[in-house]
Amino acid sequence: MSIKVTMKDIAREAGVSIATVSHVINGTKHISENKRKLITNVIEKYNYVPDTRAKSLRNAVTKTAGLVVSVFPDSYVTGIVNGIGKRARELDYHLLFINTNEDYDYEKESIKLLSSNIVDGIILTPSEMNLGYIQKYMKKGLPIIQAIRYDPNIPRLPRVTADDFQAGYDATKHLLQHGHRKIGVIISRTNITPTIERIEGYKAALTEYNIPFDEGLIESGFATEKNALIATKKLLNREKEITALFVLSDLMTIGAMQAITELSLKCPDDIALIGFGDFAGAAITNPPITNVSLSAETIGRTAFDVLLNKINNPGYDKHIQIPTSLMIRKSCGC
Amino acid sequence: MSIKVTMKDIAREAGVSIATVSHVINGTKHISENKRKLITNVIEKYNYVPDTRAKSLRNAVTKTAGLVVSVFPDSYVTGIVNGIGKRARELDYHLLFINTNEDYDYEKESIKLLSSNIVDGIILTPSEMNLGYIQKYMKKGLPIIQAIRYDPNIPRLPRVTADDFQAGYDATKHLLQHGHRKIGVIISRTNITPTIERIEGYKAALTEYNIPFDEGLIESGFATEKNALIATKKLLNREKEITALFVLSDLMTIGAMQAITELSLKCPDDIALIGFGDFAGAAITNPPITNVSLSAETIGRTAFDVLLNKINNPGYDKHIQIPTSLMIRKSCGC
DNA sequence: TAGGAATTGTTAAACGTTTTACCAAAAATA
DNA sequence: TATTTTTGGTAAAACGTTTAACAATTCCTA
Repeated sequence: MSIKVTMKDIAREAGVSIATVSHVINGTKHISENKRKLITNVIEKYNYVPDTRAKSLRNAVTKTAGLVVSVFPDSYVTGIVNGIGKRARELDYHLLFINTNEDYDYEKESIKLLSSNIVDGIILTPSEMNLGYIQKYMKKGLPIIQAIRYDPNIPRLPRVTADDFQAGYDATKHLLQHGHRKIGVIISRTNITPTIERIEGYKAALTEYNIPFDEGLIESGFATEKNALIATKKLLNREKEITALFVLSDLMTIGAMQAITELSLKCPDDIALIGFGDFAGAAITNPPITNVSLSAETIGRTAFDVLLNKINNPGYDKHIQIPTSLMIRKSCGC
Repeated sequence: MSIKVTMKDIAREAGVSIATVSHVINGTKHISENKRKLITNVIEKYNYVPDTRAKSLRNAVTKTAGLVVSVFPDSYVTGIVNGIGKRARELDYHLLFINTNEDYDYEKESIKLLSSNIVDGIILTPSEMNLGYIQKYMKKGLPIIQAIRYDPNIPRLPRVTADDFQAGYDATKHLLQHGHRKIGVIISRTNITPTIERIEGYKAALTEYNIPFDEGLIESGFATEKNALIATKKLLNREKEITALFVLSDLMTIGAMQAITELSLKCPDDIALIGFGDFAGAAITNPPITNVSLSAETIGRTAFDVLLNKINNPGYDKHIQIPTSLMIRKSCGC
C-alpha cells in the first residue's frame, strides 16, 4: 500500500549499518556526532518512522492498552473513556478502543483479537455477568481488569467501579428524609452489577426506615430516553401512590422527566426525582435535576493505573470503589 | 509478559509442520481431515490465537483503521465515533482510537504513530487548519481522510462534514422569519471550518434580508457550558438590542440557556434561541430547545466508507456533505 | 613501547507469521 | 508396467526491527 522506507534504506543511504541507525533512534549506544547527524538527516529527509509491529514483535512490549467498553454511550461512559485516555497519554501509552455496544459475542471476539499480542493489557466493561470465557486468557497471563461493572463470580480479576451501593443508599435516604415512602425505581439492565448494587443500597435505606421492599416499584427499560419514558409511564400508571422516582442511569433521567410532564404531573410537587450521573444540562432542565454524581474521569484514570498495576504485578486483584456524591438541585423537592 | 503459545508450539504438539498449521487456520490449502482435526484440537486446547503483529508484518495488511479525533467530547462527536465504529465492525475492521483533545502537538505525534504501519488508513478531525505536516504522509501513500472539520488549503484530501453552510443559513433564516433582526452568535473556536461555514450561512441569510453583518454580535468561548455562560452574558450585556441567539455547539447551548436565566430574561419572549446538535435532553429543558440536528451516525458511517474508498483508490478526493435539519421546538418562539 | 581501556561500529540471530517452491506418495491413465 | 496427475505436506525465505556478542580503532598509562 504505502511506499515503505525501512531502516535498511536509511542505513544504506547513510552508509552505515542497520544497527547503528537503530542505536541512534533509540539512544541505546553512543554514536559519534558525525554519524549521528548524518543519520538523523536521512531520517528527516525520508520522514522515516520505525515499524511498530516489528519493534514490538522483537521486544515484546506494545505500549498499547486495549479498552473494550460495552455500554450504550451516555456521558458517564464518555467521561470514563476520557479519563482513561488522559492517563494513558500521561504514561505514554496508546489505546486500542473498542465499543461492543452490549453485544456479548462481539465482546468475546474483541478480547480474542486483543489477546493476539497487540496490547499489553485490557480494561473491560463486561456486557454480561458471564465472564467464564475470560479465564483462559487469564491463564495465559494476559493482564485484564474490569471497569464500571464486573462479574462477581470471577476471582482475582481487579475491579474499578463507583461505590454503587453507597450511591443507592444516599439517594434513597435523601428521599426518605423528605418524607417519601413509595419510591419508584427506573433501571436500565437488571443483570449488571451497578444496577444490582444500587438497588441493594436502596433496600438498605428502606430497611432503616422499616419499609418493606416492594418489587413492583421497579420498572426497567434499555438505556435510552425513549425506553425510560415508556417505563416511567408504565410504572406511574400502575403504582399510583408513588411520590418519588429514582432513576439509575443518565439518559434515562431525561426520559423519566419527559414522562412526568406528559402525564401532566409536576416535579417535584407530585413526583420528586433523583437521577444518576452528570449529563450535561442537568442544571437547566425544568426543574434542575438532583442527581448522584459519579466522578467519571477519576474512575477512568484509576482504571488505567489499576491496569498498570496488574501488568506489573500479576497477582494484583483489588476492587477499588470510587466515592460518589449527591448533587442537590430542585427535582428532589429541596 | 504473557505465557506465549506460538504456531511452532502448536505444530510441535500436533506433530506437523508450522506451514500446515497456518494452512489449516487460514484455509489456504487443502489439508486431510485427520490432520485438520488434530490441529484444531491442539489450537482449542491452548486457546491459541495468531500474533497479529507477525501476521500483518508478513502480509502488509492490518485490517485496522486509525481514528484521530480532536474535539471536546460532546454528544455530536460521540455519535460520529459510534457511527464509524459500527461501520468498521460491519466491514470487519478494528479501530485504533485516539482523542487528541484539541492538542495540535499530540495530533502530530499520533499521526506519526499511526503511520508506522499499524493501520491501513486514518480518519482525522484536525485540531487546527494547519495540516501542512500531513503532506509528507500523503506522499508516502498513507490513506488519510478528514471528518467533521478540514483544512481547506490541503488539496486531494477527502472530507466528510455536515452541510454547515446550509445549516447556518437555515437556522438564521428561521429566526429572521420570526422577525428577529439583531441575532447574536455564540461560537466555540473561530478558526475551524464548521464555525466559519456556519457563519457564512448566517451572513448569507442576513444578506437576503438586507441586514449588514455586524462582527460585534459574535462572541466566543471554548466548548464548555461554563465558557458559553460567560460568553453569552458578556454578549447580552454589551449588545442590548439582541433579540435572538444562535449557538453553534452542543454543550454551549446549555450554557447560553443558563445565562439567559441568570440575566432574568425569558426565552423565547426576551431572547429566542436556536442551538446546534442533538444533545440528550434538548427536548426537556425549559423551554425545549430548537436546534439544528446533525446526523452524527450517518456522518460517521460515511466517513468510514470514504476512508475505504481512499484506501482502495488513492486518487479519491471528494468532499461529502451530509444534510442537516432544523428540529423546531419552543426556544425559537414558534 | 607494550598492553589494557575506551570508543565506535558491525554481524547475525531472533521475534511469529505467510507463502512460494518443492517433494513424496498415492492414484489415475495408457 | 510405465508414465502422468493429484493429493497432502514441508523447508525456508521474507517481513522490519532490537540487541548480544564481537571487532577494530584510538587513547592512556606505566
